[in-house]
Amino acid sequence: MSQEVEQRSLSQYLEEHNLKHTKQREAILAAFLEATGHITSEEIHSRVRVDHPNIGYTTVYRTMKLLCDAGLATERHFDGGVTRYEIEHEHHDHLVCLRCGKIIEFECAMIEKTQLEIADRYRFRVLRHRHELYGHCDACVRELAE
Amino acid sequence: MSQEVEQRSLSQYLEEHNLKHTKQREAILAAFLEATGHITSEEIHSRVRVDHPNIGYTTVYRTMKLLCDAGLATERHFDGGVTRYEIEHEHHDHLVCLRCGKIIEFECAMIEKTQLEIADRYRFRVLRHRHELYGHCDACVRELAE
DNA sequence: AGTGAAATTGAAAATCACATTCAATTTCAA
DNA sequence: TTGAAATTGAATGTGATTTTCAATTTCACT
Ligand SMILES: [Mn+2]
Ligand SMILES: [Mn+2]
Ligand SMILES: [Zn+2]
Ligand SMILES: [Zn+2]
Repeated sequence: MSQEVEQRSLSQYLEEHNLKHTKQREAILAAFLEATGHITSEEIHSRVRVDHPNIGYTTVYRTMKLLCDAGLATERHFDGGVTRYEIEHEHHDHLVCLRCGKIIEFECAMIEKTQLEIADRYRFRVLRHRHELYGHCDACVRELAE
Repeated sequence: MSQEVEQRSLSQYLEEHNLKHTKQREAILAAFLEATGHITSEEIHSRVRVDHPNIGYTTVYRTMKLLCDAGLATERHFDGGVTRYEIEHEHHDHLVCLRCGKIIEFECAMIEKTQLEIADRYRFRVLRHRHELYGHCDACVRELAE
């Protein structure tokens, strides 16, 4: 596998913060990295349970928070009330399919710039933002057309 | 007061849907309209309680949902896990102050258009969207500078 | 006005995702 | 090897909202 960089990154974070290196943390990081983007705690839990049947939800929640602190994961809150995690990478926003759950990432310098100009008008200092488009993805649009 | 239009609008909705006109619904609509924008269920509840001490949370929740269905109110979900309601009006997005809670509305045809072009590239059909900028408002920026 | 079926209300209990508690277990520096 | 400190996971708590259900209210029709 190619998770060596991330595993080392976790180890480093643990050492620097006087935290301990455990089987659980290693397993949860592995399960998280194996999945591709935007996964829930529940999904991580069921994946990690395959090889480690005793790991509880609590540990998954705690570890994902730790991975976020360590800069390996990012929390996302799309409509629906469930936290999702993605591998931390460059800023971007999302298209979310309301039918199949597919999530597409996009980035647009024009929009990023324009929104800051708008904020400036109100002398508002933007710290973060969320821009999400909800609807139907290509595949779902076709299926809905029968 | 100038809530006649809305009261009549509610009455019409109730009649058309075989629902009943009650003191509670009238009082909750009044309390909601008296407040200016982006109010929580709890705030509505405490306001309506001044004149109607027996109205429960449950009825506020149910009635606000009804007002949304009737096209008089809109539900908003900003970061923080509490639903807020605003008087239904033209589409717009928000600047949310993380310090004092102030909420500023904005609209930008350029962004609206650009985001649809992005969706088009993915053949994604946008049904709705949310675009929220979180940070510090003018007043808070000044206070934070001591 | 009176009736009664259907809608509404509100207190209490349930839900749902996540956080906290705490006793038992594990890690790791010395 | 040892033990202090960190971690774990089951159980329990939390906070916003929803559901349940018996009692009350509305309103169309006498
Ligand atoms: Mn993403
Ligand atoms: Mn608004
Ligand atoms: Zn889809
Ligand atoms: Zn502010």
